Amino acid sequence: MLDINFIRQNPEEVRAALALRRAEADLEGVLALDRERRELLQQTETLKSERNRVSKEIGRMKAASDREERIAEMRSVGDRISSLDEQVRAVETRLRALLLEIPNMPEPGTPLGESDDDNVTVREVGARAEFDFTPKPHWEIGTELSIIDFERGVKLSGSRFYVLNDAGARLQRALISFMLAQHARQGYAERYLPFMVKEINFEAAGQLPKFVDNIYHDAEDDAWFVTTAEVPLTNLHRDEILAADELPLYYTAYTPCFRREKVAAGKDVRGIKRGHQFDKVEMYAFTRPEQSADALQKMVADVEKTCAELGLPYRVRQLCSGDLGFGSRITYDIEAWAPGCDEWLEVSSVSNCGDFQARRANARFRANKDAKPTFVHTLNGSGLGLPRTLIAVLENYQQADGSVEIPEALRPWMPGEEVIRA
RNA sequence: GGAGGGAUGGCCGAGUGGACUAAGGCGGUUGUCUUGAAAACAACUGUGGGGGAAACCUCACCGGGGGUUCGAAUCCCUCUCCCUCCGCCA
Repeated sequence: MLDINFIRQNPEEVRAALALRRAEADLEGVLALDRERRELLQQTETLKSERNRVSKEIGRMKAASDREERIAEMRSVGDRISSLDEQVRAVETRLRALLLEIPNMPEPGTPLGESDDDNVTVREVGARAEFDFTPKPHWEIGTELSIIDFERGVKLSGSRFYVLNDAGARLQRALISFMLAQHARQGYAERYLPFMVKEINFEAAGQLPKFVDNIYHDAEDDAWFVTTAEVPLTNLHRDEILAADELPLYYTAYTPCFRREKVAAGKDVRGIKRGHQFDKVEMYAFTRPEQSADALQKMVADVEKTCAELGLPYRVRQLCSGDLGFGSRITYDIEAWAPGCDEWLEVSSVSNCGDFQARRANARFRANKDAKPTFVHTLNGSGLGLPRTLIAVLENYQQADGSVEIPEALRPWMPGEEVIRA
């Protein structure tokens, strides 16, 4: 959420930012409601002040006739207050609803563009492996090695579900353990989180109201399945005031993620690239405003380290204005090369949300003992999304005989195994 | 799912309709005293909104929401969470 004071003082800047994102939002409505709200507040508060004053006098009065007269007066004042308060409430509800629909302001210097085609490659690292055979896509590798079972996944849960068998399941679990251990060394505190959270958490993280169609939930119990660990992590410090010296706070968490993924039928259906359920290790940071730029660089570097240790060729791309996520000011995608599918796979997306999520979540810190609370900055990044990392490993480490070598970095987590064979 | 008991400031805890401007204590900050510290004493002490150049004025907040009343921490309704017990359960 943007600061209403900022919008009021810089409407043109906000309008320009919306245009960059090609986003629609009712800025005029926001400004009008803001004006209306403040006018109503002044009226109702003047009346309340009077009522408070007179009510105290009434308590001290002895003459019954005076009392009755005053009480009658205040009764009518009370009626006007009720009516004004109702108007204030209605205006605030509408104002908040509009504010929740306004995306974050892109950071100055964000490359202009409309879609992911306009994202800018910052660097490409690691040589793409040379194969003296035609590398196979992971769905063939997985099926031939019997480590991915698509048919039974569909039988259990429908399209876009699969079962991992034996070394496939162990490989995924090894990746999770490897990443969590790696992030622990990098200074992230591990959290095991609820996978179902209340609706308010999604609003605070900026996923609602915009993505309501993509979230599985049980309205009866106000239980919403996490689409990413970013949602509960954002809310870890909701409605808290942190001390300056405990920032920056770095967290990591493994969670499954559940998404409706209402993409066009036929898109990304092959293999395990885009499912309704997938695993992810997430990285997250709460920082002071002046720390967030450095934290973003650290998190990107940490993700790159993970790719490098896994021996995956990757590239880092900065998202253009039109591709930037709703709550993000600046985002770097890390894409791993998948020789079988012959494409770059987005395995991580690292974003600095500034105070956008923090304002929604009311997560603040105090610069010093006497300072007023200030919103923190929040950053999030996938410490690698699992299915895609699994794809990259399978496709990069495949051998001519159809087997898959297990990356050195994962061997401590798969003791006794070096190669996956049929 | 059922019965009962709770939720008050950073923390503990009093408060059952009008001086609550929330007692008292702890903690914290500043000051006095002291070579310094401790102790003692004194003052101060939260969050958000509106107005204002500022000083300052004002409104709201006693778990959340709604209501009764001239006036609510206090009365009513409702929800959430915690505790005790019963039932059910992978």
